[in-house]
Amino acid sequence: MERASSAPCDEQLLARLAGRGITPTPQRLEVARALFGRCEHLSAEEVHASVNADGRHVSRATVYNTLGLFVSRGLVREVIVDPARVFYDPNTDPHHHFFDADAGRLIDIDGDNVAVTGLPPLPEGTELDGIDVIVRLRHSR
Amino acid sequence: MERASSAPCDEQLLARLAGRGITPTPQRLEVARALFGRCEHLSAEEVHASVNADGRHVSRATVYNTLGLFVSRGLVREVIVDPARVFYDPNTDPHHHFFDADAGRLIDIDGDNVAVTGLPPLPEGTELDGIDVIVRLRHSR
DNA sequence: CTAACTGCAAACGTTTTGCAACTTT
DNA sequence: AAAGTTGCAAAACGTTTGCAGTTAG
Repeated sequence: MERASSAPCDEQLLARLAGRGITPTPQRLEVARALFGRCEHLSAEEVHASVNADGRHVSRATVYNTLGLFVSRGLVREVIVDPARVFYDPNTDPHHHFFDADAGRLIDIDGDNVAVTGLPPLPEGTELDGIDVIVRLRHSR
Repeated sequence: MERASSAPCDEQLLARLAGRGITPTPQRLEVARALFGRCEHLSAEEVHASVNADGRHVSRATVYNTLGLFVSRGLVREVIVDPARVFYDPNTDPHHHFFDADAGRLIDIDGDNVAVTGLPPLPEGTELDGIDVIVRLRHSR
């Protein structure tokens, strides 16, 4: 089953890596496929499992290295909502998240309409790295 | 606003625990002292270290159990900004945080003036548990 | 040749768990 | 005795690291 949006072809992924100056390797393509090939937020362990599910194999260390590389190059975004796992979000547009802790589920909130107002000035010697808004949910009875 | 804020006496702590239906034990008082006796965000390990610094001893398991108990009773708040550690915040008023990842430092932002607007409706079957705004900082230049 | 990349396994730090001992009633 | 609490040590979990081997330029 191939749909351009949910399963980008390798050329698109290659272009994406190239655009960030990332040397493409088979392993990195696998990781990129796992992240961009579905519309989900994946934890590092889930990426590792996903990459190794279809008969191929990429080591844990390489998955973690690759995810770190992708984050440092702005290809994906790290979302920290649960101490037990970091999620990697292929959506790098400004946006926020619903987090359903009961289900361990993270849902994007489009950033266009969301505004945070009334923030105080930043502490001395620091600059803004980003604003995460996490709307924590619980299941209603 | 009464001022014994930086070193509340045991009676205040006892009242605080009682108010949440928490049976006071010497260990729980120690943990409460560590959290409310200073104006800092502490990680579980820091609480453990703090409690064990002044000659007394509370086991790791008890510290973790106690922190979990305090969170579940709303006595302190869990702030998750770093996968490597959960911070415990004695300030349970609505507020947000600056997070300086380089320094591992968390700073409260008073919630009174901060507003988040433009959020979409919550997903079916869920209700709001809270909104965390995390302003991530990096050191300039 | 050199630099970059990968994989394995061991190490790491935080948190959780199993279980026996101790308190409190 | 029953319920609740504690401490120790071990385990579990996600993540990082050391290093040898491989690949690419």
